[in-house]
Formats: sequence, structure tokens, C-alpha cells
Amino acid sequence: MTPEPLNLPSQYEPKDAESRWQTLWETQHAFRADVNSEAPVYCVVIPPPNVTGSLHMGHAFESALIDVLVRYHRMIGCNTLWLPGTDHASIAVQTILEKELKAQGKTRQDVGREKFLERAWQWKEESGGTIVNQQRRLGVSVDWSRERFTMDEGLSHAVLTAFNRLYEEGLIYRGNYLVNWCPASQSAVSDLEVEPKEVDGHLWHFRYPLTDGSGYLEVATTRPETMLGDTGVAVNPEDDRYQHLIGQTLTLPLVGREIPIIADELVDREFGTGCVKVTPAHDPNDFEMGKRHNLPFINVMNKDGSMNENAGEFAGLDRYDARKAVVAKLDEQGFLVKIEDYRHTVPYSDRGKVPVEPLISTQWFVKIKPLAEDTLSWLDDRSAPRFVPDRWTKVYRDWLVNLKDWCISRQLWWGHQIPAWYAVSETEGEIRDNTPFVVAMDEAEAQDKAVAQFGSEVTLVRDPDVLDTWFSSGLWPFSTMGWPEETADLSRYYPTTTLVTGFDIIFFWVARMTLMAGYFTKQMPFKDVYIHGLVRDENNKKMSKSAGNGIDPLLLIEKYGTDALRYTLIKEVAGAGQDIRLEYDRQTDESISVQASRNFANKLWNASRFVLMNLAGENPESLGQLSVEQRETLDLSDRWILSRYYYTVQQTRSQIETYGLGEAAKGLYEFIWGDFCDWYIELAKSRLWAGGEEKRSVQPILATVLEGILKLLHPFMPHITEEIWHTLTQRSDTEFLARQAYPEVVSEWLDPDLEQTFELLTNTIRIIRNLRAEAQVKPALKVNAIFHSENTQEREILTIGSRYIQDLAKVEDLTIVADANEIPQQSLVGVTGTVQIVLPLAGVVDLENFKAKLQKELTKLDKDITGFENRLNNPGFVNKAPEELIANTRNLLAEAQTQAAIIRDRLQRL
RNA sequence: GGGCGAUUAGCUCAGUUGGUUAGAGCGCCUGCCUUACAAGCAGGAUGUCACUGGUUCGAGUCCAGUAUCGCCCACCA
Repeated sequence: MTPEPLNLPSQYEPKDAESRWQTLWETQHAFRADVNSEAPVYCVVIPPPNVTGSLHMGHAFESALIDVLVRYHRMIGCNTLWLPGTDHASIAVQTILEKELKAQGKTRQDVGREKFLERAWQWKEESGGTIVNQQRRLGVSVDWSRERFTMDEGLSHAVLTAFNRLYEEGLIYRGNYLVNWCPASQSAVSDLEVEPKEVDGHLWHFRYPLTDGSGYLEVATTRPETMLGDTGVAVNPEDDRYQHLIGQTLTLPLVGREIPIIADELVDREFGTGCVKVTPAHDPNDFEMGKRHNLPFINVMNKDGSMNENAGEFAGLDRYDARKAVVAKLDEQGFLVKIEDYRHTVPYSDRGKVPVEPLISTQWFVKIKPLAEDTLSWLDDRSAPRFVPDRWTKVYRDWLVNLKDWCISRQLWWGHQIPAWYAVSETEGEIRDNTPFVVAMDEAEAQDKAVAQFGSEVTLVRDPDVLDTWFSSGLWPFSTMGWPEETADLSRYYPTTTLVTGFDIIFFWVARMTLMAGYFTKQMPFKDVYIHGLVRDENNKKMSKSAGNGIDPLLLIEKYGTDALRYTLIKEVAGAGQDIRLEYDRQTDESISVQASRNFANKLWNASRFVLMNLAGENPESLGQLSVEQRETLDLSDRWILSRYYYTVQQTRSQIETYGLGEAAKGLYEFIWGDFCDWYIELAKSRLWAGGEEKRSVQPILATVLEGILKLLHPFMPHITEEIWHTLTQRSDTEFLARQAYPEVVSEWLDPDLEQTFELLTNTIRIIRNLRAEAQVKPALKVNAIFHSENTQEREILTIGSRYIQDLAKVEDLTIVADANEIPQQSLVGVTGTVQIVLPLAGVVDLENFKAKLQKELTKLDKDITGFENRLNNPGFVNKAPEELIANTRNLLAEAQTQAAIIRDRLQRL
């Protein structure tokens, strides 16, 4: 039950209202998309949060942006679907679970794959619910009936299908290459999961002796332990110093291997000695050089980061212990030249937080080039997808151009297991690099395929590895809708309309989706990609877990309400895609900017309370629709607020359509607080107090505009608007503002001339208030005022608006004159337009002070006048500027001159 | 090394295709418990638009350069 208007508390309590509407929206299926609706489609798939995660400010921000777009489109009549779900986050989950096991002194191998996965699923059920329930508290208008998880049955089927098809068409291959190896998670990771970090390290210089004993070459390295795998030393082919040595050999210290001196363009002559040791199995550049020059690839490291048997006496040592030992030994044997301090970048594993080791291993890869070429042609030929803001197009494009093959296998258990079965019976029962395999949809199919190939005696073992999480995320826009089945949802809602995400995952996710979608669906998965910025903390720092400077959205929601937080985040968005900053006090957990939004919500609440108190039980419907025909019969202030209202409708719609969400939010704030509350409600009061016909004439306007405001604001502040709307319209709890039609522009109500006219009145009121404050007139005391203008039109406006002036400026007697002689000598004066506003109050004010103020005003006017005159006397301006501007400037000059004359005159008389 | 973004009031930021007198919120100062709201109302003060040139009748806005801060990408051992 919504409370009776008169019983509404004077402070809005978000907590109760928010959870009540969240529950009702969900239980009444307010956001369930109707696949049979023929209306134009608006569809967004949620960027699926990590099941391990809890809600952070980035989620709150992103969800708020999406929800505005989604709620808006639902209200303008689109067949709207916002599809929710979560991502299985293979490395993140696995890391957590292994930590848990480690605490019990166990490893995953101890418990076995089956038990491990059982625990993982159990954990997902517990933890996955957390973030989903936190999302609910944001008031997201998603269709929960369509919620998906990247590892649920349908999506897993999609992954299997995608893998099989890519494999069959030669776009997935298995091969032995140098990959980024994370020794912490003991898995390969993709290039994207590596982040370079600046560290203070050393540069070790070593001497490698020429085999013929004729001398040495000096090389430098940041990773001495890799020298055990050196199979060459490279110099630049143009380098005169070493040209004669190319083709000769060196004897690798400690190891005794004879290695060639090769020439390669990659070598920078200027750096160090111009000689580079080449370790093809442990460095990406060296890998390339090794291939170019047919050097041996000697892997000296195990998968846990320790040295292997190829490291000879160093075998078994951890890579960093081996580093020390190798240096010591080289020093001992006289090969160490020097050690320099050296600051350089080291690739770190994103998840494992340790340096990655480039390591040769057999992994699965997606051949990117054919996919990228297709996606690029979508971009270049059809500008699809469209990025907002546009500048991200270039970033996206550059990345597609420079893509390398994508390593998709991970040596983990939690995830989609790779659908490849090895005929281990062909290789003595184990999976080796050369073990033949079949790729299939399931074990039975694999068995059939294998038997056909290797005979009925074949023994199969499934590849233990799982796929990169982003492989399944890449299918998200269509796998969630039932692909590869041709479902009704897929044909109705795919491709989706807009993807909203942060720039940091353009590569991770956006590009992977366009690659996959282009291939599997022959379409781009979304029309627009709206890239938003980051939420920064009060010190303008990026919020991150490791820095511990996150601001908990739930804390702010508790304190100020979801609507206030959402509104704050959206209002901060400038243009599109700029980072936003959130004010926050860590001592008190208070945020000044969220508080300001809470105040705005409360303002709306009280304005509504005022309207409701004065509707005498009527509602917008019973009071009747306003028709354009009755416009001329309305009060000036009524026509003004309606013009302002429809202008706001027009502006808000167009700003949302162009992703100007921040501007739209701020525009509504100004209209609601400034125009509606500060002016219109104040003007309406005396008519309401008058009762009878006057009261009845203002009620429909109040009701109509308030309802319109609730609709306009609903996408931004869904809960409070839903709450007030029910009280205002007295509708049942099964109808929702969220499903009402968004206001449309009725251009007949727009009246710019009237708005300008009105400004003369509001300025007049302001000036009187100002003069009263100047004279320190008690607020309750009424004063008399005289208005002088030689302009007939201005006098007419003042006459029509005299009641407003009396009400809002506390004026008793009001006289409008055309003759300046009727103005008393000693009086306070202000000017707007060419109206002289006179308060005969000279006795009570400090005249010297007042004179100084007028003098200041005059000085400014004179400066303006000079500026206008200079402009108008400039032949360049008069000849080239648009006529309208020139005319306008003339008017301004005339007005400024009149105003100056009035003030000058007054100064003389005082 | 390449690319991108930012620089406007004490703070956080707006300022559309160049057009008059540069705005808002917060904070600050003054006065108000005015029958919607003190989470409020009314009024007020505050700017070498980072710097230097250029284009133009006219530049916060366009161009070139400089400086500072931030971000992304990159194979200098």
C-alpha cells in the first residue's frame, strides 16, 4: 500500500522503496522480453561479471549506464531485452580454490579432477549468487528469466560447436610454440594476460670466448640463467666491428657448447656491445631469430619455473636461485665483466602476479588472420561496429591489424575442457607432442572417429586442458540466445543493439566477440559499442584491488540509496567515455557528490508531496489531459512551464539517443529543481491558496508536469520515480512506471518567445530580492515597487506578470510608469532589459555602499558598451558577420546604453 | 619509440559546427525555522580559459609548437 499523500514523510527513505520495487519488478516479470512482439528491437547483453567477484564501483557505473539506455528504450516502445549472466573466470576461480586446498596442505592433484570440479561448482553456486544479488540492488532492469552462465549446458554446447567448426575448417591448430608461461598457475596465458611492469634489475655483462681462442665477444643480459640455453650470438649485419666474425663460433661458458655468431637485423648496434646472446627457447625475439637461422631450441626450464636436466649442474634450482648460481660460477671462471643497475620492464602474469616465463610448449591456438581480415572488412567497408566515442575505432582497428595467433589452451581444470581425444595407444599410453588425436562433440563421436582411423583397439584420453575463458565470452552475444540452434530469441534479438563496456576490455572481449561473431553468424554482434571511462577515486587514482582504494558501492547505497549513487555516476559523465571521479571521505564513508544526488531525490520527493497535497485526491487522469486547444486559456506561468517541459523532453530524448547520458541527467536536474520547483511551484502557490476556479486551473498542470518529470527521470532514478508515480496516479502495484510510454514532444507547446518574455519577469523578481537584501528588509516585510520603462511591450509584460512579482518578491503596491519623472528622488534602483526597477527605500540603506555598487555596475556596462561599439565600428565585422548577429549586437548596445543612462541618472540623483 | 586523453572559479567538472557579457554543482560569505523540502529558501563574491605563436572582423573553441599530468600499445638484450 502506498501511503496517503498527507502522511508522506518529509524525507524520502530509499531503503524500503528500493527493495520493494526491485522485488515487484522481478516477481511481476516487468522486464521479461516478449519474443513475439513486433516492435523494433533494443537488445543489450550484460558484460558478464566474474562469478568470483563482488560488486565494485565499475559494475555499478556500467550497470547504471546500461540501465538508463535499456529503460529508456523500453519506455519509447522498443521490444527490449537486457540479458544478464555471469562468467566462469577459469583462472580466477581456480586460483581461489587451489589456495583453499593449499591451506589444507593439499594440491588439486591430491583431490583429483572430479572432486575438484565438484567443489568448484559448489563454490560457484555459493559465490555466483553474491554478485547477482548485488546487481539486483542496483535496480538493473534485466530479464532474469534469460539469465545465463558461460558454463551452463547451452553455452557449453555452443563452445563445443565453435571449437569443432573452427578445428574442422583449419582455424584451430595444436602446435609447439613459445608461449607466455605463468609458473604460479602453471598454465599458458595469452599475450593479453601479461602486463609489463617496470622493475629495478641488473644488466649482467659476460664474455663468451671465440672457439679458436682468438678472443672474446661481450654480451649482456637481464636473465643470466637463460644463458644455459644459448644457441648463438647475434650481431647486426652492418656492424663493422663484428662483420669478420660472422659465421665463426663461440664456446658457451659453463656449458661448453659451440655456438655460431649470426647476423640479424634485429640487433641494435648502439645498445651495449652490439652483441646479443640468443636463447631461442626462452625469449620471443630469440625464438624468431632461432627460426630464421635454424638454431637449436634448448629448453632449460621446467613448468614450475625450476631448471631442468638441460641446465646441467643447475638442474632442480628455482629460476632465481639458478640466476645467482650461474652468475657466481661465471664470475669464478672469469667470464663476468660487470653488473650494471638496470631499470627495465618485465612481463608479469596478470593473475599469478609473478613474472611470466617465455616457454616452448605444445598448446592449442586459434589462427587469427582469416578471422581478423573478415572483421576488418566489416569495419572498413561498413563501419561496423560503430564506436562511441569514435576515437576507439582506431585503437580497435590497430589491434586487429597486429594480432598474433591466440593461445586458447590453459593447463587448468575449471572451464570448458578441450574436446580433443588423444589416441594414446599410438604413443605408448601417454599424451605426447606427436600423439594423434581427434576432435569431436563428445566421447562417443571421438571413439567412432578414432576407431575409423586407428582400429578398434585404440585407447583414447581426453585432453586435460581447458579453454581460455575469453573463448566462451567471445560467443556470449549469440551463445546466450541459443546458438547454434536457430532459436526464436536468436532471430529476434540478434545481433544486439549496443554493447556497453570499458576501454580496458576492447581487446579482451569486444574484439574476440567481433571475430567470433563474424565467423559464426556472418554479422557483427552489435551495432554500437559504447565505451565508458573508469571510475577514479577521490585522488583521481584508478580503483584497484591491489591498491585497496576501491569504494564500495553497497556502502554508498546503504547510506544514500541506489538512485542517488546511479544518478551521481551518470551525471559525472562528460561527453562520452571520459573517466569520472567520485568524491569520497574514507574516514566517514561519506561522499559529497552522492549526497548531492540524494538531496536531489529528496527535493523531487518533497515537490511531489507538495503537488499531492494540493490535488485533493485527484490524479493526472481524473484531472484530464491538457490539449493544445486550451493553450491560450492558460495562465502565462502555465504556458511557460509547459514550454520548458516539452523543451526538456526534446532535449532529454535527443541526448540519450546520442549517448549524452550525463548531459541528459544534468538537464533534468536543472529543469526539475530550477524551473519546476524554484519557479513554477512558487508561482502556483497563490493560485492554490486562492481556491476555487483558480486552484482547479493549476492542478492539471502540476499533475501533468510532475508525471512527465517522473517518466523523464525514471531511467536515471528508477525507484523513487516508480514510488512517487504510484502515489500520484493511484495505480495498482502490478502496473509499472517502468513500462509507461516515455514523454513525447508536442511542439505546439514550445514557445521560445514566451520563455524570453518570462525571463524579464524572473529577472525583475531577482533584482527586487537583491535590492531588498541590500536594504536589509526583513523577509516577511512587503515593499512597494515602481517600474519604469519607455518600452510598451515591457510595460505590458510587467502588467501581466505583476501578480508573480508581488508573490515572489513580496511586493505590496506595484506601479508601472512610462514617465521617469514619476520616480522618487531617493530610491534604490536596478535595471533589467530597459526596465528601471525602483524601491523607494532610500532611508534604510547605506547610501555610499549602494552608490559604490551602482558605480561598479556602470563601469562594467561602459566596458561592454565600448566593446559593442568597437565591434560595430569595425568594417570587417559589419561586412562579414551574419546580419542577425549584427542586429543582435546593435540591440545589446542599445540596451546597455539605456541601462547605463538609467544608472548614471540615478547616481546623480542620489 | 608510437598513439590517445587532459589542462577553464578554492574543489569536481560543463562549454555543441569559432559569434556577443565564460557556466553548474560543491565549498565560501550574508540573511531566513516563508504552511513541499534546513537533505531547504533567498541573495552574494570568485576566472591572465596551462604557455607561446598563427589563422580570423571575432579564438576557451580552429592550426602549429611548448610544458605538466594521466592512459594505451611496442621485440632494445
